[in-house]
Amino acid sequence: MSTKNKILDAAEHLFADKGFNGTSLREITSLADVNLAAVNYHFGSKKELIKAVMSRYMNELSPRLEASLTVICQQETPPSLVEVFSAFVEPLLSLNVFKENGTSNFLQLLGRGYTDSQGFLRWFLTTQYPGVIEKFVVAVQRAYPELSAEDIFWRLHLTMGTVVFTMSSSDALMDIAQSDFGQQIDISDVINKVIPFVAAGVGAPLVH
Amino acid sequence: MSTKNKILDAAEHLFADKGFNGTSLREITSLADVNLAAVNYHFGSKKELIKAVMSRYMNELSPRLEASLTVICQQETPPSLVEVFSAFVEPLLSLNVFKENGTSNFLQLLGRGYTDSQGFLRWFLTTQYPGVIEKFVVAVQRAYPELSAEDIFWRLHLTMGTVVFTMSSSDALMDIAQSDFGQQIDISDVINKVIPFVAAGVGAPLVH
DNA sequence: AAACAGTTTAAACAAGCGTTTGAAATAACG
DNA sequence: CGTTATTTCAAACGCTTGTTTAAACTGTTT
Repeated sequence: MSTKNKILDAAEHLFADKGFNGTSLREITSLADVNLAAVNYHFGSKKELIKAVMSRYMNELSPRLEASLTVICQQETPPSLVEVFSAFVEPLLSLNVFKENGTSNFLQLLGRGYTDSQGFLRWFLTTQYPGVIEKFVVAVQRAYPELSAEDIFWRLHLTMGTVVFTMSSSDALMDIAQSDFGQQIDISDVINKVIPFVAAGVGAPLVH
Repeated sequence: MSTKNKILDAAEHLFADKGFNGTSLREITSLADVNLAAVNYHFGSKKELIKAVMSRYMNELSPRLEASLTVICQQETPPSLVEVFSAFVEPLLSLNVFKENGTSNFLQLLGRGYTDSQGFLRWFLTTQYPGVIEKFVVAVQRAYPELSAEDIFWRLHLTMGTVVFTMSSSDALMDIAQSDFGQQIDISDVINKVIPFVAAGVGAPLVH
């Protein structure tokens, strides 16, 4: 395997586990078994490495996500909110084929990116992959037309918060669930617990 | 004002803004206008300072929260989930009297604690303030008896995620809402947007 | 074989971190 | 007043961080 990919794999694993700020280049290059200077040689800087790790997943995910949401939007009858959110499941789980633990890693990275370096990921997603967000908003609008643009804005951010936060601590949660309730949980179980929650949250009655 | 309190105030502000790992003691003591060594003299270490910042709020909040939840639990008729979550509002907003921007700062700190140093805040809350969590679980159980212990576990963590994540980026969200929708939003508005969302999420129908 | 671009390497760099030190300044008390 | 404690201060400590350097090595091209 190429040095570049060894670095990407090691960085992905460590970033997901300990956050961007919490992971040093020395840890990454040590795990990847390459020289310390390799990161700056191949990627230029740590920040560029972070972007590269995220891009590798987003380039895989975003066309699948757009396609899945397009199907939802083109249905004759408006979708339910559960259907809208369920449109994410198959593309997300496909990351497990693309790479071992891909789904879990990507979602954890998403959470790290949101909280670690303030605003960076929001910028990254909205500027680099606007199509996904656009299509998602349209789908939600079809499912719940009474929601104003402002309400959608807030509830989508609440959804983002729920998903991203849960996923960034999903390993710990799965461990607790395992020891307290003796149930073997995997990432797709977690997804299936999140969907009814956020669907109900977005679909909550409006108060005036 | 005492050196100790100057440090606590500065640390609180910076921690909320940039996280625990992202804030250096030099930034704190510089903003507080005290000597660098003062932190280690008065608190022993950075970790102890973090605990002190959190404790100052928790000691103010937790008795009010327990009292408010006790009222909810002792009602004749079981509460609705919205009522349960609304029990948090008054105690949380009371932090604004106790300290300027207290509510917002505390909730942001909560978010930081959850994501910054993995598991630390969970330990902090469950060991130092178990009463609040216990009473909260009982209240939810009364409101939605069909929920199993496992379901409650998951949905409370989803709730925690929603709240904590939203609050840790609430400043950015309020800015966007302001510029995109021209509405002046404050922290209590945010709270009132979160409550219906999480109440509906926790109350989502069970799938088998 | 010689020259070349691409890559890897060990070593050093400057800057920042949390923490410690020992002396100076201040406060408290007999 | 003089003598303890307590608190402040500048300076340094040892360590880690991201990044850079220049030499060594690799494989390909002339």
